[in-house]
Amino acid sequence: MPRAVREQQMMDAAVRTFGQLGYRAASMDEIAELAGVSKPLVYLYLNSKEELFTACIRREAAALVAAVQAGVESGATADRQLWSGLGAFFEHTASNPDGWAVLHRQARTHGEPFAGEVAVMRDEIVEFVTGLIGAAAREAHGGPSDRDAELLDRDVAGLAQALVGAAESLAGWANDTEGVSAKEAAATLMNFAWAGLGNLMRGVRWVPSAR
Amino acid sequence: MPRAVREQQMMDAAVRTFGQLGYRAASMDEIAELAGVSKPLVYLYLNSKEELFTACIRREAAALVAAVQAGVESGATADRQLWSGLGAFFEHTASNPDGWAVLHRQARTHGEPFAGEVAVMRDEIVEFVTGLIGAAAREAHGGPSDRDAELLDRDVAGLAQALVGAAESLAGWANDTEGVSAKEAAATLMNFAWAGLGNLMRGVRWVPSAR
Amino acid sequence: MPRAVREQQMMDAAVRTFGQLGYRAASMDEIAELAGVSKPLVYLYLNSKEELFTACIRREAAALVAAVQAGVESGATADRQLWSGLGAFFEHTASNPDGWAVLHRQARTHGEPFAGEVAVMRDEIVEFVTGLIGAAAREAHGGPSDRDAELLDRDVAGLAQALVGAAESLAGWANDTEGVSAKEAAATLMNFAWAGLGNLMRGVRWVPSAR
Amino acid sequence: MPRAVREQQMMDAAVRTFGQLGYRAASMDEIAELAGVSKPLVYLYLNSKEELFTACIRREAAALVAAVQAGVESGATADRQLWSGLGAFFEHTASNPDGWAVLHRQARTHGEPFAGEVAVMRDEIVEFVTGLIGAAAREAHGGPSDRDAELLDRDVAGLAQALVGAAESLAGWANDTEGVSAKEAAATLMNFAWAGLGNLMRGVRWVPSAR
DNA sequence: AATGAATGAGTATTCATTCAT
DNA sequence: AATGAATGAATACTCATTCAT
Repeated sequence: MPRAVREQQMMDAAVRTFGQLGYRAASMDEIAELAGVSKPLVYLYLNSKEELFTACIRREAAALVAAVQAGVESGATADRQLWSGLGAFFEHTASNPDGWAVLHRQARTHGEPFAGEVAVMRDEIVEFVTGLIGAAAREAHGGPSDRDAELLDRDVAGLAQALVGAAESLAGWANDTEGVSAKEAAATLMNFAWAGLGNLMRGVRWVPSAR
Repeated sequence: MPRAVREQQMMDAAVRTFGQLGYRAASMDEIAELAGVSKPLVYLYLNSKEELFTACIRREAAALVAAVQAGVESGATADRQLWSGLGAFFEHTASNPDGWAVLHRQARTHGEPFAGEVAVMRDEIVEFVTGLIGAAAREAHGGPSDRDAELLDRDVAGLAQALVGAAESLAGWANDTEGVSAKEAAATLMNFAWAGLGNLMRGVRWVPSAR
Repeated sequence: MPRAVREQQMMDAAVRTFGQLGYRAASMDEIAELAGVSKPLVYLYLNSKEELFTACIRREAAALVAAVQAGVESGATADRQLWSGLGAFFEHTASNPDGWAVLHRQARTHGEPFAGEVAVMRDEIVEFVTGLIGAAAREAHGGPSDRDAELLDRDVAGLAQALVGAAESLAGWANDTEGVSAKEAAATLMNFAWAGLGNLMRGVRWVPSAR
Repeated sequence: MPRAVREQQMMDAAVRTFGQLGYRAASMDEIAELAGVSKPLVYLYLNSKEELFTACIRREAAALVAAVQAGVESGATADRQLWSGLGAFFEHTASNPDGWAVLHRQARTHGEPFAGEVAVMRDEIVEFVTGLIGAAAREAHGGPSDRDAELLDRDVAGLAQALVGAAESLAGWANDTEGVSAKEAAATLMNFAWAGLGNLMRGVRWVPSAR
């Protein structure tokens, strides 16, 4: 069997094992067995547990980015692009839960070689989302006339951050709650984001009322 | 040294170690050394690694809930209560990063005894937030005149879920990002929540436009 | 509580624990708890696990010897003495299984301090039984006319040895088999011994027939 | 070195260690060192201390049964079969004291996984002996004319049980006593068994005389 | 291209034992 | 007469990794 194929088999097994058990709890024995090969072969191809995990992170990160990018309706209005991107994100993570677990949970909970690896992709996505949000903002609500761009950027970054957290939370909730589909969850999120965005653009902010 | 004191020392050490290294990577040796006691004493008082971790989760969960409840300005308007609770949440997580890491990251990435432990606390908080949001909605925007209460309830539940998820995500972001204070994070989140809530009340929703 | 009483409580607990779990598997913690005292007190009174076990062996050995001696109908015919002694042995071991386990099983399966301790008692009993058997032999079958005394002594020793093994085996069998009382088992054994003894006395022996 | 060979080496070391020190006192470290391999290899091949012990019990039980069966002179008269089987038993236990210690002493003194394992083999042997004794009885002393068959059966069962127990006890005695050969032990036992059997057949029994 | 055989370095857990009071 | 607090030393078991083929 050609090397490339074997490598993918191994990484499939590794992603599944890492995703479900975590980096430390996953054992090379288990991964090799799940991949249907002997342990030395895993080492021959992927060198060490650390490199194997890193390779998994990279592959899953690339797959997630590709899925989101492929999902975005290019040429559509910015809000529609955001919507379709969010949908693609939900779909990919839902259909590839182990990969998502590796990226979102495992890689970030274990020391430095890995967290940085994910941060790269995260920055890529945040930048992409930030671009979309920025465009959507300008398109739907006009340019930031009375607000300086820097402040807006920080808010947009905060929004992106909040969006991911909210999305993950909603995904779990939608799964566990009768009668709430992933699509509805996405719509709720979109609503949330859109309204906040609108206010942001208009310079309307909530401020603590006097006591 | 009395048992109760020693136990707290041990749990301090454990929270720090678990929070930074994760459940599996943390070793009982390390925890005992950091606590300044011998390993057998840790076992004598806390029985096993699993129970120790569970005890940490419970202590940190209780501390977080207590901090948030203490932070809420009772008697104030609902939005102000939400705001003050959020602020307390961000402040507690910022000043207690290891405890927060145990709850948010480590407990949830490792198998079932632990994830459930956190879920209990999380549900408590979600319910609390749901109450606040519901009250805020009624208070600030009037009763649900043209929308049936059931639909509103579902939206409020979704919003609460999203809000908590977003807050969790922002807590990490605020900790890691230079120049973002807990207060600012709370304000950002409040803005989004409030705007989304307002739209919700008014029946304004974002819907995918025709292609 | 006076020392002597406490010591007996501790040894009761120890015999039970050692008898059921064995020397190594029994823990001082368990023994102390079962005795209802703190561990340091056990050490204060009985010094070490080894000494505690030795003390148990001695106490149980003395009790067994005393029970058998008390059971023997002094002044009766030798066969009747043997019979009553066997009965007392069966009764004592049956009603004190943990003590018997300590002597027969545990003490002999663990290294040298202990095996020797039991050997002392065993020799005492074997000698006692040997005396009885010898007397019975002479009484019932006449002196060893045509056989030299030394050879007889060896046979008697073998018989005593076999008797103990057979007795133990029969005790277990009688306990597990419906409708076989300990007394019947003892009678069977007595028969066995008596017949063999008779032949022995008469110089009748089984020899391998030519093929 | 092929696995099968290594496994036997390990079990040799284990039988020796378990036989001399007992299940609890024997350490896997010691066994591995005695076998000339590293500890992980022992675990790789034999999984756990418990399974290793069980494997030892089974191997030694099978070896003992095989030795006895091989020793029985098939086709000979029943008494001669019994004699030769007994001789083989004493020879095997004498030349393989650690294996015998594992079976007779260690396996039975430690909890339930092990005691049952030995009981199976023991029952097999008892049944075999019962068959022989029954045959011998009929052959040498004629059918049970004046005694009902059922009563005889119970007596034969008791005798077999006692015989095996006595043999077990004598095995230890012969090993420990200068100048007692396996053959002599077998002869002694045979004498008793034969005499007891003879009396049994003839309906002669020892009964406690009136006081 | 692939594996059976093997291990050094850990990890959680337990236990007999002591000290200060 | 009695105990709460504490530990050094061991023990079963695991895992990432390599070597010879």
